[in-house]
Amino acid sequence: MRYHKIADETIRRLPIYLRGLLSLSEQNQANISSKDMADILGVNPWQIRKDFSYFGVFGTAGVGYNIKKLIKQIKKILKLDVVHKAALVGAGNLGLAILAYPDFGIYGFDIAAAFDTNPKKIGRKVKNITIEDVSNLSTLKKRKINLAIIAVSWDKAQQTADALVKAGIKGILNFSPCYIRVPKKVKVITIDIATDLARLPYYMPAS
Amino acid sequence: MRYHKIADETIRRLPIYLRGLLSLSEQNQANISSKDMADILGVNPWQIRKDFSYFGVFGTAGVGYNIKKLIKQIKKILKLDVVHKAALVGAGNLGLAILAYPDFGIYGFDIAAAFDTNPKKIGRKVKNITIEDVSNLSTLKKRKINLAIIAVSWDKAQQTADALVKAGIKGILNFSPCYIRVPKKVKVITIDIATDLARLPYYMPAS
DNA sequence: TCTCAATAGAGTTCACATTCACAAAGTATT
DNA sequence: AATACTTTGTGAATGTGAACTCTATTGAGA
Repeated sequence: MRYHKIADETIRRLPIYLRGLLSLSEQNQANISSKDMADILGVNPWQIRKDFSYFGVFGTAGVGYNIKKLIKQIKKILKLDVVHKAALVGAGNLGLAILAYPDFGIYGFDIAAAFDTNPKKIGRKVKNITIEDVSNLSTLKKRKINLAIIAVSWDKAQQTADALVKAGIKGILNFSPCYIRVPKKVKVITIDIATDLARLPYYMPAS
Repeated sequence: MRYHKIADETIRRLPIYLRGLLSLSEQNQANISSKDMADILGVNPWQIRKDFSYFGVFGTAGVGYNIKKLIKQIKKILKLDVVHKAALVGAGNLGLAILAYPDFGIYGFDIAAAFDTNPKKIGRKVKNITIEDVSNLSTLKKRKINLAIIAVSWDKAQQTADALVKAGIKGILNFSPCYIRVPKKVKVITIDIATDLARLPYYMPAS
């Protein structure tokens, strides 16, 4: 019996809506209709309305939705109304690219620490972050960091995750191409770039 | 009335299965049961069997599935039984990380060209690939490249896609955080790292 | 004030996906 | 050969999400 639970697929779409809304807000637009928003984001208007109806946002017929109000509402649901500090583990090619990625900020994320095992990298400073030895992971709890990004090679992913869980991390974004075992209370989202690419040929017309 | 079409969700899982199977194959294992495979990949055994049943792979009761046969079958369905040449557009942080990413090869992808607009980067050689000016995109058709990875900033993503479509590209893996308009015959898969991270706090227990 | 166009929100139906349960088919053991 | 065990394949039940329709509400303009 679920009471106020929002569908997972809706939750998956909310950050996309949020990104579009933030962009419109910067352009000082006040309202938007589900139809216009659908055009911008490439989805269906009724999908948007249905998603919003889950959490009782009321738009105005004939006008649309108030953008500022909507942003506030979505942020609250996604728990993005507070700043989340995140730790990056693995400062290789991918790790450094993530560190330089500009878009985490708009959702209220702050990558506050970075770790690696390579002595040559430890101590280096990238974007105001000093790369630390992974043995320092245990300090995360004290530093109020409860979110981590794993960008290490697949053979070290599980042990990294174990260390993170021990350090009190509650959510992991995993870029390693493997399944990671964690306690139920910890949420893992895995992004496997290669598997997404591997789906493409199936959908491509025969050349 | 669909005859042999495989469910999209199944297609999404096939590359994951394939990765696990390739790994097992390297260890010279001959057979595997759906249960053991489920343990490794973190999914349900009946899900695996159901997925396989769609394309009529027959395992052996009491033994499991023949790994080599299964690999061949999955590769064929995903059209990964031939090498696909891919082009990378955008040699920034993310682009270079993708270029260095080792796992595309196992699925039979070959990143055969890289492009950028920055004169300082053009001509540089990375991993045997010489970075070219984007004006060269039009040569892709001649070079038999029909697959591209977009890793440019969001404000140049649409124009990049337009150029790629004009150059005969049939499939695009898009890392830019925006919706891209393309003709129906072209397939786009978008990976938006930040939106995935943005889902995490919702699922994390209150600290 | 009345009418009309635009648009939200709720309800319905349909399509797809997951889960489950079990018979059938194979292997191993005694 | 008989029995116990393992594992597949699949039909049915259940759950979930998408697509579409319809009605009510609002704003604007005659």
